[in-house]
Amino acid sequence: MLSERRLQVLRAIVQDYVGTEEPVGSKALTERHSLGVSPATVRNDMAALEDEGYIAQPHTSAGRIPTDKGYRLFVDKLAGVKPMTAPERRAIQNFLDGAVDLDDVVARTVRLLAQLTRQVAVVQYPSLTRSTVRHVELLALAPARVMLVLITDTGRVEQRMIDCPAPFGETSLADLRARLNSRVAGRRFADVPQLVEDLADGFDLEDRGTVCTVLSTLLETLVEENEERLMIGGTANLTRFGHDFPLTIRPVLEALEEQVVMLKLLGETQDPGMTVRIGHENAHEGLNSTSIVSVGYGSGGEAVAKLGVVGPTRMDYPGTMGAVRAVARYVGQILAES
Amino acid sequence: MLSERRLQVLRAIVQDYVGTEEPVGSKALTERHSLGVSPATVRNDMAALEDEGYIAQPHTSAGRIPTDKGYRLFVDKLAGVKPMTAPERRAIQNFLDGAVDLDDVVARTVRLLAQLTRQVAVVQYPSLTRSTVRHVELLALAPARVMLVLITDTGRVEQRMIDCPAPFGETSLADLRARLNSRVAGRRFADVPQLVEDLADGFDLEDRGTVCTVLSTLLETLVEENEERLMIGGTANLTRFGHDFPLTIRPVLEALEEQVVMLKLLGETQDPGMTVRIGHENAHEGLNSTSIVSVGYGSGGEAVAKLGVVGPTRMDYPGTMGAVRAVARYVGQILAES
DNA sequence: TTTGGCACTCGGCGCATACGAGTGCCAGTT
DNA sequence: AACTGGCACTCGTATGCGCCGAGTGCCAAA
Repeated sequence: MLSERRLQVLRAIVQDYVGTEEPVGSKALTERHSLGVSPATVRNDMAALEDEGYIAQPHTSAGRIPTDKGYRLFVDKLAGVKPMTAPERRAIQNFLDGAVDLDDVVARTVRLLAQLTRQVAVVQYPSLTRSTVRHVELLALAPARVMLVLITDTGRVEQRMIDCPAPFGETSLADLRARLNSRVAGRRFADVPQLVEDLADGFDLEDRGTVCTVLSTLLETLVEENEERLMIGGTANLTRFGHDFPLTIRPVLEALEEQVVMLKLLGETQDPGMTVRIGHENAHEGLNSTSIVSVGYGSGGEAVAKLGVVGPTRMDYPGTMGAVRAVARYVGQILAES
Repeated sequence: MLSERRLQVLRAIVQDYVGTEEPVGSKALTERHSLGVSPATVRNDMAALEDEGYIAQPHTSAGRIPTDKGYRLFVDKLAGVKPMTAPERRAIQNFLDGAVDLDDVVARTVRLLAQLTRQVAVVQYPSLTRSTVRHVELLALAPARVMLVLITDTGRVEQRMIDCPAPFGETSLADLRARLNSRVAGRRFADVPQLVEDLADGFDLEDRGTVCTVLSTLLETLVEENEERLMIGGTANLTRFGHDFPLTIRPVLEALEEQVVMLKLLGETQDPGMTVRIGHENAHEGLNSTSIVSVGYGSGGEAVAKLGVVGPTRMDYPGTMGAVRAVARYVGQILAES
């Protein structure tokens, strides 16, 4: 177990390194933080911290920088979440309040997060399967062509074009629409498959083919992997990373463009609370020198999706966590209102 | 006027520079291209080309690189559009054919373009105002809350939530829906404002407020600046730019994130044909060292939106133009089918 | 356990030098 | 008049060297 002072030394190292982006030495530490001990003592502590794997030196005879393990300890034990100031909160609310629809909410959230944290922002659309059905609409666009529109209580709207196996009358369509809605409206999307299982039974033989097609399209739309969407922004902030660019930035951009990768990372933990994944804790190789701070958000008590930021492991964790948490709260409020 | 050989020299310089990314000298030129003259002669030609502003030297005693003006001449006079090979065409078609809805079409197009050209791809969603109304749907989600859904013949779906000034009965809603569709279905969105101008007149006084709200929301949705959307991908390709990175890449990423900027650039020319904007021809400062190749696409003869790529001025213009044109054609086909 | 002292390491910076690709010009050739 | 070979010159890049200083580890004393 590390002594109290050694933890303080680690905290000081993290703070300084995050601030200056340069390896921090024993002398500089004692000057900037009043630890009450001499550089020599700090050196001993640093040696111990290095033995334990919390810090490392990039080259012999350079200062120390925190390792992933060091950041982990810092986040878990040494740092809290820095709350937003009142003006910041007001700014967040004002900015989000102007949104006209869900796309707009998500787009604004991304911009906001990117600006607040000066990092790359990632916002997942409310998951269909974790939302509630507000309405299911069927529109006849042609005799044998129907559009299926799903509307969630979070304002998300998904549509699919369906080619029917046989022409489908307007009255049959109205019938199907009514029955469908009476079964699923107000229920959770996750339950829809069971709820509509035997729905086709009540229809004439000639319509049954079309009804089945509609239902299977509906179910396809709800398949977990297809229905997740996300928006990313603030990639220009990647250019603030280090000076060793191309090698660092390239894989990050590639990972960000692979929505599948990002969705998997966000979905790795069901815990709707704040999650911080540091460096190599991220399964994806390209993100080994980045940290991801994410949190669930939702209209009620329940999280319908996640949002977060991707930044260098050397980031201001308390500040970033504060911003992410605050934004998630306000987005939740906005969704509840709509 | 430049002699034929000097044009050939310019062409050779552009080709070599695009290939090697390094300033090209007189000796290397004569070796790689059989111009039939000695380096000394080429030097004279180069001096002339430099006087005319088509090429420049980054430093004294280095080779020449084309200027924006040089690329312009190359694109206009010296190079054609390189057609895609048959397998490439097949690959494009296969890849696009799998799309399930418009979002998917756009997303796939972006990926495809980025991959084909190894540059940043930009695809604009079909413009509402340049599309035709397929259907307008109104849904009562609550007594005084209506959702407006617009569906275009290109498969685009836009929705808006509307808070009504007064409760609005289901029959009134059906009435409004029917009248609205009978007026606008099959017509161009651009004409909708005139078509619905006096629609509120036929309604009871108590409903008229809501009808007006709905109509004004409808018109708002069609306002040019709000309705344009676009998708961007392949930003990881920016890392292949030069070695002078951070300074180059940063403003480009920033510009790309500002959808307004990109939309303005794409919209600058109404010409649905292929447009190439080279370096400083781009109004936006951050894109002064990039070229934008764009072209209109659409389901019929008419362009409903644009797509293109953003890359370094030092790009393979014939190949890029070929890819952009081919993709635009296939996207048009896909849209026409849906 | 802490502290001051001390020898040692090593990356970064500035400077001088060498190299070579490329140029411009000129005189001679076709 | 156009082209060519030769030649002196430029200048950016690469290389090697030495210095400086921040930082370390270790040790003996408090």
